[in-house]
Amino acid sequence: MRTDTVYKKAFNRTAAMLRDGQLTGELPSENELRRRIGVSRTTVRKVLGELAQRELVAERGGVRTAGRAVEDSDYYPDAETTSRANHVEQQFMEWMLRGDTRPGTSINELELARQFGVATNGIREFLIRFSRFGLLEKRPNTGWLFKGFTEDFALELFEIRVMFELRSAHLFSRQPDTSPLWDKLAALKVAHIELLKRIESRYQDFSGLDNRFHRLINEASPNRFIDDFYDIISFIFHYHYQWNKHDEQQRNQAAILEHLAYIDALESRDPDRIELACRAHLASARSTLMRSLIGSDE
Amino acid sequence: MRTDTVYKKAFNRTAAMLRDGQLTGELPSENELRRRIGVSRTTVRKVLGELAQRELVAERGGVRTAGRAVEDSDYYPDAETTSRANHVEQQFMEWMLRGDTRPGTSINELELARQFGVATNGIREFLIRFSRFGLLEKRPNTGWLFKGFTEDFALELFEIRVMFELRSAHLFSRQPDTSPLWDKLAALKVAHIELLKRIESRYQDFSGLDNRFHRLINEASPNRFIDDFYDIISFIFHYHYQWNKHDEQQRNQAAILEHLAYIDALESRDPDRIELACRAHLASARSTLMRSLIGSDE
DNA sequence: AAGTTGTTTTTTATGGATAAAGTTCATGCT
DNA sequence: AGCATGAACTTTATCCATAAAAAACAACTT
Repeated sequence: MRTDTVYKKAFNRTAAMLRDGQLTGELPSENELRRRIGVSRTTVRKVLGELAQRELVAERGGVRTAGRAVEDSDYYPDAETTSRANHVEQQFMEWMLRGDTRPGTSINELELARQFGVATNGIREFLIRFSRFGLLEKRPNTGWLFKGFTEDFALELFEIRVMFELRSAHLFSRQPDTSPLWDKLAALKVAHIELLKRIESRYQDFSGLDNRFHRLINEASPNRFIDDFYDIISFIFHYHYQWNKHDEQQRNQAAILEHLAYIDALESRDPDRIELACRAHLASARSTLMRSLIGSDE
Repeated sequence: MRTDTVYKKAFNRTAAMLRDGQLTGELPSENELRRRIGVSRTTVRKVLGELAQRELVAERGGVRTAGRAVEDSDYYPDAETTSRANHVEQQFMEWMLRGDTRPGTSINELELARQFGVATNGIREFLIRFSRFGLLEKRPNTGWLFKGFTEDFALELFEIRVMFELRSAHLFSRQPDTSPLWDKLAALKVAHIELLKRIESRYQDFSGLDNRFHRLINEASPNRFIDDFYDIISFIFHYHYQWNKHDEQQRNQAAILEHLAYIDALESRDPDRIELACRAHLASARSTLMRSLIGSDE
């Protein structure tokens, strides 16, 4: 059966809005809520129905108002708000990055399905999607070959990344002065400086900033293949660092400084400076990844 | 039910071997056949069973020999030798490239499933696989957005292609003189010259040559992401030109000449010459594609 | 006419079943 | 021991069923 995670997540969001006082007095129309929550009206109605049932909203003569106060126990547990597909993704990444899965291992859909508690269909869909990341290969009628999260992988990944980033950075710097992206860049610079001040407590915010920064650079000259490639990078980094916290604060601090140098270089519009700063940053990102690869290899 | 296309294709191949006299006297062991046909022994046994049934091979005391002559009617029809997944691919590409599918159209799994006569699952798997080609986008719980085989697509595709090819060409040219790839390049050069001589009748052979040539250039400095990207190119071109035969001979002849210039440039190891020849060739490939895009757009 | 809510229809996400194909185990033969 | 064949077992490819979610339709209200 299809999971009702969409509904549960929508319910939780709506409950949170009630609690935070974002829904005061008469509730907005179903359509308005639909827009705010980003879900179909069908689901909104289901949410409203349940909220009324639990007296979290009161219905009188077709008018809905907030009801009793929302309690912690009203929320659905987080685990019930992620779709099966998401679960598979997380479990697979954990299996891959944490387990002692060696390069060359062959992957068995049925076994993973049993292990993750889902139907084989879901596993297969995930593997097909994941295969564009260059870590898997399908052998028809036979199964999947796990190629390994290896040093080679990291080298090849970064070779492309450098090419793409240099290209995008140069195109960025050649934008007209009137481009709104310059303002965005300035805003990001401020955000970096702010984060640097509070680095001790907030160093984990860096990852979001990193993403925004690199995507901004691509925005000046969009290319779907480059965007797709950056998806791979984000994905890999997201999971890899989720289980690799070693030296995180220090790493992030260094990266912020590199970003700032890179931003200054962009603002100077000097091609040589840009290339230098860009290469320096990526080289350091690469060696961080490589180090952790080797480290986790013992 | 799973199709038995693997068996039928194996049967046809074995029958062809019998007919061509590649299997003379006592037949090889099941394992040996397995190796030659590239299929499991289970399937080989099924093939042998059917061959015996039809008296195409004779079994006497555990020894198998060729039986009566193979006739045309013994083969399974071609249509029965492609898997469902392949069918879906072909039908989808036809639907996309031939039909009047406009950019921005949304794709409906169920409708395609009905139209192609397969289960929705097969459609979905295809779409997931295909989405890495940059022509589709999945919107969860909703469907797929067809972004269109547009001019933008071609431009973005070629921007990357140029970056990758220049990089690979330069690395190719910097290989040691002792690398076996130089010999392969020389062989390809000969093949080009040969083809040029018979261009009137054999111009359709160019596509295979083109593929071999560009893959050879990547071989000197393998990178899985570049290889994957080249898969996209091959795929797109394969289908696109399958339905776009306009001026084919002339186009191919021009491309052969460009390849020859490009090969000479590589052999000269002169970076500037290489860059020039490479760019010239890709520019012409791009404008061919663009022209046909606009042409098919009436 | 435009926006509401109620209802019906369609489509997606997910599990399950099964024949075909692949793999492993068992037995026998040089 | 090493290779053949036979048989049993496992996994993949494929279809089908169904609840959840989305979309379309309908009726009502201001």
